[in-house]
Amino acid sequence: MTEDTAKPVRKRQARGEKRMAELLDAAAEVFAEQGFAKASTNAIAARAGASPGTLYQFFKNKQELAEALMARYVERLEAAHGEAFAPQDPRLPLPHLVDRVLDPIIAFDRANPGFHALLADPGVTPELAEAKRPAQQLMFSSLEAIFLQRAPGIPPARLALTVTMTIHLFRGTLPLLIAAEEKDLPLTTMEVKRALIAYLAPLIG
Amino acid sequence: MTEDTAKPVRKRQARGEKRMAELLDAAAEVFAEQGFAKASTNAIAARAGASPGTLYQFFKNKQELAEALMARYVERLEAAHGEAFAPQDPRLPLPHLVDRVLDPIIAFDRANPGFHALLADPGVTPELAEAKRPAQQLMFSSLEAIFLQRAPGIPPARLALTVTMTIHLFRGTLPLLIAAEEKDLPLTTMEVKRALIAYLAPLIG
DNA sequence: TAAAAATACGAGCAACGACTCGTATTAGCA
DNA sequence: TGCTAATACGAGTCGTTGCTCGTATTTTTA
Repeated sequence: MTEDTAKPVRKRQARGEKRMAELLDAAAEVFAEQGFAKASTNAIAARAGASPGTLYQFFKNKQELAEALMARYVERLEAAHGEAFAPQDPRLPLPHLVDRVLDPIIAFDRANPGFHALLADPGVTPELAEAKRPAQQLMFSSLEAIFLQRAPGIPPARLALTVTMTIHLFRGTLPLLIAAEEKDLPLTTMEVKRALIAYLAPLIG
Repeated sequence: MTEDTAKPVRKRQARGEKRMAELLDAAAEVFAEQGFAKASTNAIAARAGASPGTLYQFFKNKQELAEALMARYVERLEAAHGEAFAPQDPRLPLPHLVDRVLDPIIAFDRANPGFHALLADPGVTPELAEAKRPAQQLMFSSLEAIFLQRAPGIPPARLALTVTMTIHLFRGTLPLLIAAEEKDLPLTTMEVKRALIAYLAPLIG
């Protein structure tokens, strides 16, 4: 009854790690440009300077490639937000709080257009939807903690609704933030913050 | 120098109009379920109870099918909003204005999930992007007119930014509004309106 | 009623894309 | 230095899909 099919335990070499990173970079680019469905794995491999066979040496299929990419984004997101989402002084004025949380997120999304492309892509299989969950979970619970800290008496349902709405409001403006020229960014950013502050002020102002 | 390649001038029969409508209905369903890229024209034809050949009798290719669907949505949108976007009494309280404009839009988007699916689809060719323009233009100019009426002295750049931001904020919440159960809809709707009112009050309150 | 035009069918083609597999090269390790 | 495993290649397979075309049926028109 021993499980022989357990795990082949491949030892990855440094070369392999590097190739994987190159393939993920290429995938991020092509997904951002064409969307998940239209992006071809052959094109991704070519963009990474690799052959199709090499791609499939590291990723079982196209889904897993996207999942791995998403997982890498989540890691980076956690690193980038670690401080921003850390416990704040509850008396920090709302505008300052919004600055502190939003600025790193905006910077991240502008630096990683593939992230939003993958997150927003609707033509996505259940498996990839699953892969997106950690990213969404991360944002949700981080916001939840901050809101709860500033409005301890808030009913759970109201809290959840507020968090969800905040995330969706922000996500709606993301295409603007991503597409903005560098020179227009401050104005656009300010306007997004204004909207969120106006919405949140009654609850956690 | 006569243009012989002008137009074949096919006379469409009532039967043909009906078939086109059926094909567009089917396309709306399949696009909504699978997204533009993954939806196969054969599947759309089959869903409409027609053969591939019949589909291509009425639509030159997949793009044109999507464009025709989008055009039909724009017509319906204009019909549905005609009154909502018509000139309002400038002294109408902002919450009432928001009710009047948003309620038909929300109803429309819930009744036509294919519309948002197509509008939000990122894996879309330039031609389809072109087809989306009238819909976006319609919303933009309608909102612009209303805002201008209520805040006549507003600078053009500020007006444009406000309109764009309003549209994107709302669009971000659309997935929530579309996915909401009937019983949750009033609460979600109220929250969306609260957000927009809070954002707009300083300018056109 | 007969010719013409519009509608309908569906087998099948050509292109493309995800993925495989036999083989060659490189790196770790005894 | 030899052995094993990891990495690399890319031509090729197989399924899918957008679309065509020869043909058959229904409707309009003269």
